[in-house]
Amino acid sequence: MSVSVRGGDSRSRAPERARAATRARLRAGARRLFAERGLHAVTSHDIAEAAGVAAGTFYLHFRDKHELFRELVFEALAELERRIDVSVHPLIGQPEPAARARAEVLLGFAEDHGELVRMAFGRGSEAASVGADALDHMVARLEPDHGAARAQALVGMWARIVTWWAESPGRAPRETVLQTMIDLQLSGVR
Amino acid sequence: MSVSVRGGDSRSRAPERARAATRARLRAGARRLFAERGLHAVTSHDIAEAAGVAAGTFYLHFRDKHELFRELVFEALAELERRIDVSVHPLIGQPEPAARARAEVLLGFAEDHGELVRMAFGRGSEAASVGADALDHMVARLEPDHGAARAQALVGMWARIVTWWAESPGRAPRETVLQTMIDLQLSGVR
Amino acid sequence: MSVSVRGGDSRSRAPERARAATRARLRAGARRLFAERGLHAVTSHDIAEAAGVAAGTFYLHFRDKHELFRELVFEALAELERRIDVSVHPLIGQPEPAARARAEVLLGFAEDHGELVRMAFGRGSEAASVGADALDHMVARLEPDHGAARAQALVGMWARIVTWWAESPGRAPRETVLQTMIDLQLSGVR
Amino acid sequence: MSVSVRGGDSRSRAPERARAATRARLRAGARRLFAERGLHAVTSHDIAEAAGVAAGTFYLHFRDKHELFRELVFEALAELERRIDVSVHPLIGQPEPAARARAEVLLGFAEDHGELVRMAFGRGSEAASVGADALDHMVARLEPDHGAARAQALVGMWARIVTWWAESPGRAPRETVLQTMIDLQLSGVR
DNA sequence: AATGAATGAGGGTTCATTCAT
DNA sequence: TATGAATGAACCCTCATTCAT
Repeated sequence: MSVSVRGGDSRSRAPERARAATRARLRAGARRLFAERGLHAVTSHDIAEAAGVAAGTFYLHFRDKHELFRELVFEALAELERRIDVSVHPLIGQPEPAARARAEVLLGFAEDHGELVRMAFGRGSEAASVGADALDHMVARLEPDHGAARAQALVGMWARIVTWWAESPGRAPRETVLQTMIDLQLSGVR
Repeated sequence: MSVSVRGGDSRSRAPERARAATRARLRAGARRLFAERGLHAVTSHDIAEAAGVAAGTFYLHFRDKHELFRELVFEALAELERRIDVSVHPLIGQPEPAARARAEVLLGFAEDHGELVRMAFGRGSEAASVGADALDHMVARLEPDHGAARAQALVGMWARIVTWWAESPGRAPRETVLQTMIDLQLSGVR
Repeated sequence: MSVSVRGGDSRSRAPERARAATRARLRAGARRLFAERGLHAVTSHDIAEAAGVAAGTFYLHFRDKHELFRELVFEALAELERRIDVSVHPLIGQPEPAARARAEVLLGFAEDHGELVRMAFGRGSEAASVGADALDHMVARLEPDHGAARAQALVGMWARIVTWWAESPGRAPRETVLQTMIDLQLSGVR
Repeated sequence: MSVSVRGGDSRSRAPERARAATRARLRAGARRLFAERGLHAVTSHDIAEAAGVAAGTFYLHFRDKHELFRELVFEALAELERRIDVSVHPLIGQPEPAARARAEVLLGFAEDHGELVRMAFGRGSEAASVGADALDHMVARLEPDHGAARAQALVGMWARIVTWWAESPGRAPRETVLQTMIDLQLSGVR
């Protein structure tokens, strides 16, 4: 009949929560460092230090630097796709509103997650292989509707413009950027 | 077979020529290796070995790996710009022919220098910082005519489509790719 | 299903029994792993995992990996000596039956405890220091009767042949092996 | 017609000789350290330090610690076999002289190369896998003449007695040790 | 100009061990 | 008693770079 002083299964939940917190700190530190310096210039020690844990702790949570990087990039991509599903898909059949919605989502994403965008696609990212996987993923989603060549072109354009915007929003009027994206997306479709 | 003639200025020219030959072999080896494996996965020893010289010799010709990489990338860019100057500039004032000419130059360049394109922009390139410098350079040339946003978008599109084409030409009909590039370039201009 | 009865001394015995069970599981897991991979290639985590307990639990039962290893080896040795006391000692004064009995015990031990034999003396054991302690122990028991040199020789021969037999019994007819051991043991004694 | 001031190909021979000297120093240092502490307790840094070179230099000469260890052990074995070929083989057909000659070679080898013997087979060697390969090699040479079981037994006996002798020659009269080895080798052969 | 042995900092990774819960 | 997250020392190994020849 032994009733624990603490409630329920708190004994097992506490370390679980501590683990999650450590993991979160590692992710946060990594995100900042990757965005600042690029994958190659950040060591697992740096990340551990940024998270305030010992070097070895890193490896209790991630196999290696690349796994963490990949995880962060693909999570960002997943969120981007969620936003597109929500905002763009309902507008199928209305090219102009859809194009505008898509441009809005992309720009908004860059504004909300500049750090992640710079991390994955920015200069010095040296992460081309992961960033490229992410872009390939986007291309694959567009190919059925646009064909291979056009899908490649659109994704290239978006990646570049979104990165540019994430690096220094305000270098051009927001509306101009939006309109550029919309024009390009609609071109050749009419 | 090299018999020292001792006539004219050959005394000074011979080593000079030998030096240039060594340098050329280093460049050729580096180009091949960078394209195959990316900047990060190639060591200065690898390049020296590919060129058939000793490890230390590399440093008699280049400050380091990055300098050589940068040199190769910017040379390629210079040639690309030369081709554009020759083929596109004379068509100023005729948007459609100019757009087609530009698309032709870009695709032709990818076909002639696939190795360099893959090296600078391909997946796993890890050379984003140099590749990005090269693209920034292209953006700067376009900005006066197209505005910042559109220049970014066009360059992103070209970089992506040209890399894709260099990696596997023939994945789509050449004419389709060309037409896609032309449409996007002309969009919003009318 | 464990309902605390609170009768007799069960209050103190229950945890005691649980502790012993955990310890036994750790020993069993270690024995298997050591035999498979050798001391060096097995971590304390591996052993804990094989026993189905947490990593830290290992250290509540053993000071470290080496202590556990040593314990297992010397226990095996103790059993071997028990068997020899039972089967060989009564035959003192009858060299041939004694030699045969000893060979039988050694071979039988290898058959019954192949795992332990491989663990202590097998290839890749890396445990020479513990295995050697065990063998030194056997040498010490033989020295009074056989002299140092002969004791060393006999123990070396036994260790090697027993390990070989444990690794693949049946590579030679059992009777041949027995006879070889007997001949060698009796040689020079007549 | 350029005649080098130094003779012949001295320019190419000098570094070659330096390399060989470094390699020799690494081998010598490793031999001493392995004999003292065993494979596992010696690091590549230790060996480099003992040889008076930088840590990385070790890897210019050996793939890793195990390769060096194996190289040293098998070289010793090769020399031992050379000695046996010279001293024992000519006596085929004369069991007693051959047995004595073999015992002499084994003991003499232990005396001349105590360091190597301790390294390969001594306590704490942790090198069972390499030492065992070496012993397997000896077993294979004996099997045709002696059968598997007897070959195993003889090799086990030799390894143990030779190691014991290498560790402390003089613990028993040399002649006693020799005679013990001879008796055991001849037993059952008559 | 070329060689190539050597350097040594520094990154990745493991794992025995501790300790708060 | 048991847990398991965390520690951090220590190892292995690579590679850009130097320098005596």
